[in-house]
Amino acid sequence: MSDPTKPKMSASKAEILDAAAEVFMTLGAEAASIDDVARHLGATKGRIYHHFPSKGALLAEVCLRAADFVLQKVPPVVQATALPADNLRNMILTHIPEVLRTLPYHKVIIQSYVGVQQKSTTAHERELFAQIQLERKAYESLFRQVLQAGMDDGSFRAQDVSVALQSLLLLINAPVFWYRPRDNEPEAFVTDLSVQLADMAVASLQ
Amino acid sequence: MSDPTKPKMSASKAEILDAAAEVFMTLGAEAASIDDVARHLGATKGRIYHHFPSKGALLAEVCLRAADFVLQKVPPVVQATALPADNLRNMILTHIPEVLRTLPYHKVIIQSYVGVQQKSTTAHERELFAQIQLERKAYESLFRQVLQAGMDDGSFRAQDVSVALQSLLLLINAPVFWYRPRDNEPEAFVTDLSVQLADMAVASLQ
DNA sequence: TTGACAGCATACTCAGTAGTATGTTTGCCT
DNA sequence: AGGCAAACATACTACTGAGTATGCTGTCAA
Repeated sequence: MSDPTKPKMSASKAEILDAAAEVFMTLGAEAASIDDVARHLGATKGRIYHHFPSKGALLAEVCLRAADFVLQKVPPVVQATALPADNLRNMILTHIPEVLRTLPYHKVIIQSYVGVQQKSTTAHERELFAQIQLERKAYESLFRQVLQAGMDDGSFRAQDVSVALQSLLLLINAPVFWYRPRDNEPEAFVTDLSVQLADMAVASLQ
Repeated sequence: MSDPTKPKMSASKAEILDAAAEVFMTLGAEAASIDDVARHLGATKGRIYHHFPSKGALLAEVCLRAADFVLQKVPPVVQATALPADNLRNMILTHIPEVLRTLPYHKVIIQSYVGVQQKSTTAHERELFAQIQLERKAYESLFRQVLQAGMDDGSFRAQDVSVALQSLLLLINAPVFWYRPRDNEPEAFVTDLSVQLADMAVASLQ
């Protein structure tokens, strides 16, 4: 999918992205300042601007990484010979734990989901956001194909595919909105949660 | 529910709230400035600060109005004698058109849903946000009761109520994320959409 | 040893923004 | 008429925050 987009990111850059994701999640991407991120790193602005040309680019790379996380895990579990409902279940059972494992990143990308359009973007930032759009479309079409296959063979009820797709995608991302890791959390909590949501999702389509 | 909170808002104040909702929706609540809102009104800051003590209070009142819209329409359609599934269907069929009718307001309140916590809030702002929290809880418990009733009489499958509730609420608000009013939109589009989502929601619980 | 460059920190600039202080107009009551 | 608020506009202030210019330090190759 993206061979040239994996130029083995440096550890320092990854550390910055982790901090940015957490700070952007907590304060909001627009409200948070570069100094906030630097302070959370125990560093200063200089470190961040050495690796990223602008705040918009930093935000974009956080979102890009969020998309990459699920794109590396979910597509492999799809099997051409399997039943659509089974494929969908496996996709969801993979998607949700991976999303909750990298929660800050997805809380940030969901903020942009609301439709907030950047103000003054450079050409480089627009390029990054275009790539995010591409990866998001690729991920959506993965679910769209399974949905369509299920409607074709009658295992899913016939309905507007786009509406069903958007609703499904939001349903499986619902935990991003309310989930908060607890220290005394049962071992199998995330697994149980994933199963419950997979059940709901499949049932909503039948 | 809130008799003292309806001191018949002036038309000018409502106009400011409408403009603020649109600008906050487009640019993001934090990134948008008071001057942006004023410019969209064809006015200046003075007008806004005459009606609202601060930007945070303006944002809070936008969110409060968003909650009020659905709280005035949905609760009346609930009937104690009706079947839970029928009650839920009617609630969704009322919720979605009302939300899409007042879309900018709900796009703003969803931004705060992502968990963005305000930085420095005055006592007055905290009071407003507390009231929003109350109305949101009241609205949620409306759905929770219907959910619980359905599980009690066996018409809904037994499962974790909180998870099901949060998922349901996000499902019926899904159009807020992607809906965009079209000029050549079919007459019954919103109605059809509401029916489809109501079907999905009820099916996901059975 | 010495350059030379990556990887930061420090110390600025400057545009934008929340908030205030103070005019100015318009209706309205008497 | 006249006065008196409400409902704004104008013109500030003070400050935050993105971006830059430059300085410092280790490392590594020649």
